[in-house]
Amino acid sequence: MVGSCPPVAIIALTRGKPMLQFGMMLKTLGVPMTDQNESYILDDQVGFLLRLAYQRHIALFMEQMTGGLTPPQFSTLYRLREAVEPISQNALGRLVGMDAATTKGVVARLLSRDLIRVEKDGGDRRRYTLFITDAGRQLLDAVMADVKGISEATLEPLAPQERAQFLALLKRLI
Amino acid sequence: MVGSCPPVAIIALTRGKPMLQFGMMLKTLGVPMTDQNESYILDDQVGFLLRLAYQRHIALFMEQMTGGLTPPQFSTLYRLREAVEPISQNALGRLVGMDAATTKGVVARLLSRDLIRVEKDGGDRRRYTLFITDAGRQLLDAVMADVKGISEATLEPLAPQERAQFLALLKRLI
DNA sequence: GAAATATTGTTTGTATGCAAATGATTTTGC
DNA sequence: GCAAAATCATTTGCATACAAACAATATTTC
Repeated sequence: MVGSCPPVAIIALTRGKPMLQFGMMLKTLGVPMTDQNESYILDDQVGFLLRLAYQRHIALFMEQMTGGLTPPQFSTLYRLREAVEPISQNALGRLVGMDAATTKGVVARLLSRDLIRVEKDGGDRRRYTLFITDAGRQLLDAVMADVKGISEATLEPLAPQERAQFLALLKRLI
Repeated sequence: MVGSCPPVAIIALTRGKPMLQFGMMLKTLGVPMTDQNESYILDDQVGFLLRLAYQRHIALFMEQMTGGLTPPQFSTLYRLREAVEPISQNALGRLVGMDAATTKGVVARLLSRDLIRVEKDGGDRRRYTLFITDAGRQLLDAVMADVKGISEATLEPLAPQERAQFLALLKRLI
């Protein structure tokens, strides 16, 4: 099942803004007012919408991903295969937009499934260099169709031209 | 400090796609190929971008929010004040796009700060009806300027017209 | 070359977020 | 009216995610 809390239909449900009438009244009466309760509609705020959109994407991802990978796990594995030169754990995490603490957990789970492996760096004794395994490559190959479908499904409500437009704008917000 | 992992500058860093050349070679040679490794650029995928954009928003939120509220906590408190009729914990959570388990924690933290209070529902003995307290209303009033600035800051890279465009598209992805 | 600084990886604590299971209660279907 | 289904709230387990602190090692600065 997708989820127990469909945000879409419910969001527009309780849009009543009881404070607004009060605000108008104050304004009409010439009473000093902060004006801060007006013109703030939660359903129109970027952060609120980004959270819901990302949640929907994750739901689609977990539905359609057959390889048992989460979005960060897939991104990490994919980035590791892309890497031309040996890469450390922290550096890989940064390429995926994760901090060191988060990366630690993601890498541990990929390691436990033997999708990646570690080697001690000879030059820098702090570093563990990461490598993707054959099993990791095979899993990636196997799920590429899934992840393409997931991107498709996430953008499905938009027309092709709108998708490109949306992605272009979204990139600039990062 | 904003965060220890600036995704922006780093993302475009390791774009090398070693597999592509191999794919091209196979194609040229007429070897059957799955074509699944081609044309997938992680930095162009909605889910990847949504995650990073939401992370950036959260960083801005925690920087500029003076009231010690997280995004879900603010949304929950704001929605509770909006509510015209008495509302149960689960119902409030759904209005904010949170499942019951998540809502439990958020509500607990708002309760511990006395920003909301509970009453046992007389009619339905399973329900706890939630109410915002005076302290909760005061805090909301106090942070409205913050959250408006946060929305502004999140959309700052876009021109005014682009912001409206982006929000319209984003809404359709929920 | 020694001191200051930075980086790598780890750990702990806190906060979402979902799945799945549970018990209590209410509503629905017949 | 009664069994089945749904709902409310809770709990447990797992997976991001960030802040802050830490030890070990490298690099920079002078």
